[in-house]
Formats: sequence, C-alpha cells, structure tokens
Amino acid sequence: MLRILIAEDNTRIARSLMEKLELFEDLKVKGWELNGSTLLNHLERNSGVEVVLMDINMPVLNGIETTREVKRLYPHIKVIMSTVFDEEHYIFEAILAGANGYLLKDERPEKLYDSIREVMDGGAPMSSSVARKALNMIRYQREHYSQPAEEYNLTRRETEILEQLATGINYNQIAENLYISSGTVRKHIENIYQKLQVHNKMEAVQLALKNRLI
Amino acid sequence: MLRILIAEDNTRIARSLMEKLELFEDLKVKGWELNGSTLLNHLERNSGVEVVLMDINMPVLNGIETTREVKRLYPHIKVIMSTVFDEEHYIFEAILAGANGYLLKDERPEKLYDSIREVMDGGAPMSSSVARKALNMIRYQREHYSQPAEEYNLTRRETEILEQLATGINYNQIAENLYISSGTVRKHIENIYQKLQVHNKMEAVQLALKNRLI
DNA sequence: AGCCTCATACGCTATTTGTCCTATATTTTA
DNA sequence: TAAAATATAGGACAAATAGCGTATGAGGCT
Repeated sequence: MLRILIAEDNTRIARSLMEKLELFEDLKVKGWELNGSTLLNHLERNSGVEVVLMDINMPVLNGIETTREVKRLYPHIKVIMSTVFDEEHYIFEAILAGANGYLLKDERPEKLYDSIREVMDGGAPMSSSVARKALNMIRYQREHYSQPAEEYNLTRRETEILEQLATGINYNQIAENLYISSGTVRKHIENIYQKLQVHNKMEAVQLALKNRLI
Repeated sequence: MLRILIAEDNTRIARSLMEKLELFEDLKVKGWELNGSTLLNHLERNSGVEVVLMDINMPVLNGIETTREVKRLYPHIKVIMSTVFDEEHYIFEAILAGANGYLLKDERPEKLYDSIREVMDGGAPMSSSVARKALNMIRYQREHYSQPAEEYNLTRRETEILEQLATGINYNQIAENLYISSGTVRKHIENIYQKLQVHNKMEAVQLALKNRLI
C-alpha cells in the first residue's frame, strides 16, 4: 500500500486527481494540501508518505521551491510534478529541484498509476511532450561544450559581417552599420560562404555558433 | 497501420521483438536488417517505413551512426533505440544522434507498443532507468536555462517547422521532409513569424534558441 | 449545432539573397 | 619591394523568401 500526498491549490484538479488515484486499491491518498508550506508541515508530522504529487503553481510556496525542500529534508520521498505547464523553464527547474517525474494534468488514470509505480522503482516517468523537451535540453547543452573550434581563417571583417548576419538584419542594414556598400557586404558574405563551405545565412550562422567563430 | 523496420544483428532478440510486435494488429513489421548499412539500403528502396527499432551494437555500421544518417536523410522517420546498454555514454550519444526514444530490450510488449504510439505522437518514450539517467544529465550541466522562456504558444507542427528552419534548408526541402507542400510550409512560417513577432528566418531561429522553443 | 484552432493548400507580388562576373585601393607578408 | 591577401564597389540573373489574400477539412470544445 503506497501512501500519497497531493499538493494542489485548485480544488477541481485536486478532486480529479484523487478520483483517479482511488481507482487503484494499492494506493492510498493520505491527504491534500493547498500550498507548499502546509505540505511541509504535513510531512513533518507524518512520516508515512512515500510519494508527493506536486503542482507547480501554488500560493505561498510554489511547487519548485517545495520540491527542493522536500528533497533536502526527506530524500527518500518521491516527487512527481503534476501540472498544466510543459514549458522548458518549469521542466528544467523541476528537474534541478530534484523532481523524480513530471506529468501533465490530463494524463489517464492508468498512466498516473504506472508513473507512481515507476518512480517507486527508481524510474523517471514523464509525459511524452515533457520527455521530448528533456531530450532537447540534453541535445542543446552539448552545443556549448563543442569541440575545439575548427580553423576557418575568417578575417576580422568577415567575422564582423557574420556577427551582423546572425542578428537577422538584411544586407542593406549591415552595410549601413559598417559604413560600406551593400555590394561589399555581399562580397564578404560570398567569401564567408566559400570559407565555411556553406550556401546560405542560416548554415553559416549555425556553423559559426557551433565553432565559436562568433 | 504503422510500418516498422528492425535493425538487430542478434537473431534471438530480433525474433523476440517481432513476436512482441505481432501481438498488435495495427503494427506491421516491414523487415529486419542485420546492420545499419543494410537498413539504410532498405530505407532507400522502401519509403513506407515510419518507425525504426534500432539496436546500438551492430557490425558494419552501428546504431548511433545509423540513427544519425536516418535522421539526416529521412527526418520524419522515428527512431527508437532498443538495446541492452543503459550506460550514460550510449544514451547521450543516441540522443545527440537524434533518437526519438530509448528502450531496454526486456520491455513488455505493451510498453513497446505504447512507446511506438508515443513517438508517433511526438513524444519521447524511455525505459525508466534511461529516463532517470537522462534527467541526471540535465541536472549535472545546467547554466544555460537561467531565464524563463517566454510563452509563444507555438503548435507542435510549428515547432517542427522551426526546427527544420534552423538547419538552413529551404522551404522545398522542409516540405519534402514533412510530406506537405511548400505552400503549407510558407503558411506555417508566416504564422510562426506572427507569433514570435519577427520578420525573417534568422530572427525566428535566434529567438527560438534563446527561449528554448526548439 | 456552432465555434474554435490547426494543418493543409494555392495565388500574387515585392524584396532579399545567392552566385556569377569584373575591378581597384589598401594592407600584410614573404 | 613584389606578391598576396583584404576591403572596397557594382552588374546581372536566378532562386528563395516575406507578406498579403483566400479556402477547406479535421478535430476539439461549448
């Protein structure tokens, strides 16, 4: 029998969660708290809780901060974020705070149940869109630790042009910024493409960012 | 009916996979290849495959390299790694190569089926131990996610288009990759510009990267 | 049943970009 | 000092992009 605690300030959502959980006889909802602060109080009194379903957007003490505290004070308790937000920022912060899983609110009861079983088993259940974003975080972090920049021998002027190019302005504006003609800008870009072996702005800028040319 | 291709050099494991998949009547295993090279040949001849189940440890061309190629040549094909290795290194490389999911070989048929449905739906299914390691990867290299991403409400399709845009390919190629007309691509991009309040590719991509929309 | 959003598709026009070309003055370097 | 590299400038043409319009079917929500 697994003991679960819910942190959720929205009554309707909390009820919906409890209804879903009550479908499974080996789960027991030990309580429902309206914010992070009362949740922490609850945990202080009561040591039996094994899983917390945590909303992110709560008054007084939000879900991220609360998760950090729960994990600091009771590392054995599993925390599953259950929220309507699937924005990268929230996901990232929740993961850093130590959340074990991250579900969106509209999951089916079975998925919710499986997820609870999964965290108890050392896993990390995530809603599919959340998982996709998590993978993207990993993909993009790598870009910053990229390999020793290759040698492309851009001139100072070319690098300058490339930097301007990366901002999304057009040739005329670059020309104005650098007090040269747009024809010259084009010529420089032609040379840049040649050196980088690319054929358009986007490729040039992405390669430049990857290799720390700009 | 979803068409699936298996890349696996171990006969026993391949058979086991096929047995599991055959339990579901809306899945169709289109073939089984013994290494990455023959898999690529298969895909070249046959355009109907939607999902590839990819082993990591194959002779001639391994699963990571093969995934990179599959994703480069056929971005619409979903790749799920299916392997005995749950080491961080493999997971990390597979994610960078563009894998959509990462399962361990001993998953139950239902989990395998759900995972296939999940990738088709834009998700990122992972075995629980893999997901946990993925989260750890994020935890131990943070800094870049400091500022809150703004809310732009891009649809899934728009995000997909934006990702393609960032690679520097043109509208026609994006259209081919996604099996839609270039007119539709243009319309999506128009909508993206509207939502992001920008007026060209470069601005859109830079804003997207900055706000982790892609 | 009616109202949304999303994804799809097409037409038209103007602007921007990419790839050729040539040409000259200045700066760097061998 | 001579040669090479760099920075400047512009012509011509094709391709790609951006901004506008309209329209339709599918699916979700009220």
